[in-house]
Amino acid sequence: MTTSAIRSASLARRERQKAETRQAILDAARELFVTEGVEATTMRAIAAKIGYTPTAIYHHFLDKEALITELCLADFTALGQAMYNIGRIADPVERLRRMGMAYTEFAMENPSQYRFMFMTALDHRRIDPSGQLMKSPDEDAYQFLLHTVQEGLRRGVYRPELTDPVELAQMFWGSIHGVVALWFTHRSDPHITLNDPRQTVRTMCDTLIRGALRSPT
Amino acid sequence: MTTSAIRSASLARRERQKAETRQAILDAARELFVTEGVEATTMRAIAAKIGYTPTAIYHHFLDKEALITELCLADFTALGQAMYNIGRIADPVERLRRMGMAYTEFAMENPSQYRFMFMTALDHRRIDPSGQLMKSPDEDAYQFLLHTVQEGLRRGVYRPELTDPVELAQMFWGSIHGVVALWFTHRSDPHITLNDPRQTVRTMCDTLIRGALRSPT
DNA sequence: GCCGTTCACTTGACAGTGTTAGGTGAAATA
DNA sequence: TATTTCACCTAACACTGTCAAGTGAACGGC
Repeated sequence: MTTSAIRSASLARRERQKAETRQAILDAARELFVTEGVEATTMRAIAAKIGYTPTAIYHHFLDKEALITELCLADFTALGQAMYNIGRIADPVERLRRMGMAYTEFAMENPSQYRFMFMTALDHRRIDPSGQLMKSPDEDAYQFLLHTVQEGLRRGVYRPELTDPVELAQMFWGSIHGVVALWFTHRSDPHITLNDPRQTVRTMCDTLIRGALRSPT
Repeated sequence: MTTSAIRSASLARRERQKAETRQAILDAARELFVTEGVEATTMRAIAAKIGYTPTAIYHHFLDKEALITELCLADFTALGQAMYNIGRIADPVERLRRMGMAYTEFAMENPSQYRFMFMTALDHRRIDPSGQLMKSPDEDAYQFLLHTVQEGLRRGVYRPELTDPVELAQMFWGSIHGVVALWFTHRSDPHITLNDPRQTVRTMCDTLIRGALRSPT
């Protein structure tokens, strides 16, 4: 082994170890965020879980919000992938329906992730300071939704009053998000009875699409 | 003046004074919650605003959450009243549409109130430990929505597939809530363009109702 | 093989939070 | 006048996120 080879090898090992503890922090944080809630988990708890001192975390992440943000970003791309995997369906309306159900499924399967993805106001400049990330449809679920709606518009399947793709996407996403979010915040409210979101979202998508189509089937 | 009359008079004054500082606390808290956000306003800040010590607040409220809860309850009845004032409209479908717009207007006019009414998971047992409050439709917006939906069902205006009033109410409320909530959390997200919720909710209500009616107009 | 450097990590602290036990003093009662 | 009440304060507690100043093992150059 040449000296330069040794140097690069040891450097690489050091970086690998650093990356490992960084990942350990992320894993510990994720589990605690999910089980205890984001607000309730402290930096000290995360550190204790992996046998480090709280300050060690600050060598890998700027602060607590940066830690949250990093996990959040990973979830965004995961959701984006789940959406994109539906892309094979040719009919843009049927695809929309399937996207709605997949989105709901994701939310119900990962409630605490969903909470801090869509139910807390994050500083979006910190998630993506450059404004360059998440531009391709295979990662950005919103862009994919927009494309699907636009495809329907181009084919003229929607009623003539509905011409704005942003409005249509906002309606569709918003309505599903609302049923899911209401479930999360009010499921334990004794005054309010709510059905399983999967069922309600299905009916709502059907109703909304029927109301949006030029010629309802 | 008899001694008992004097006693009751002074007692009354003392209670009135106590009620006044209690209200002062509520007013200060409300303003700070609205301007600074609930999380960001401290007990010390509330106390300082009215010239008291933080601990004084604890003689009037159990803790910070009780303070939040009390303000929240007042807003719930305010929203309930706003909903109930629409009650004159005979057609249950048109009434539903108007309720949706009034609800959206309330949310946009009182964003921070709306936030902690519907976008944070409150401990509902603390809001109403007895489970007796907010049962009359003139105060409980949800009950009023349910009644309106049921009236439509009774008249047979909805499609035969739609038979569950809870599901129908959940669809309607959830969809509006979603558009509003998404606006609040993602309005400053550079990746996502959203229209004004008032406009989108109007279109969405029309679309949803059209899709739900047996014979669309 | 020694020596200086690097750097992942720790120690110990700071300012701030919600909250509480114990005290103070003015008003109300007797 | 003496006693009690009670709205409010003083001083502290345990906890949070965060940081300046170290420590010590692994590294690179000689």
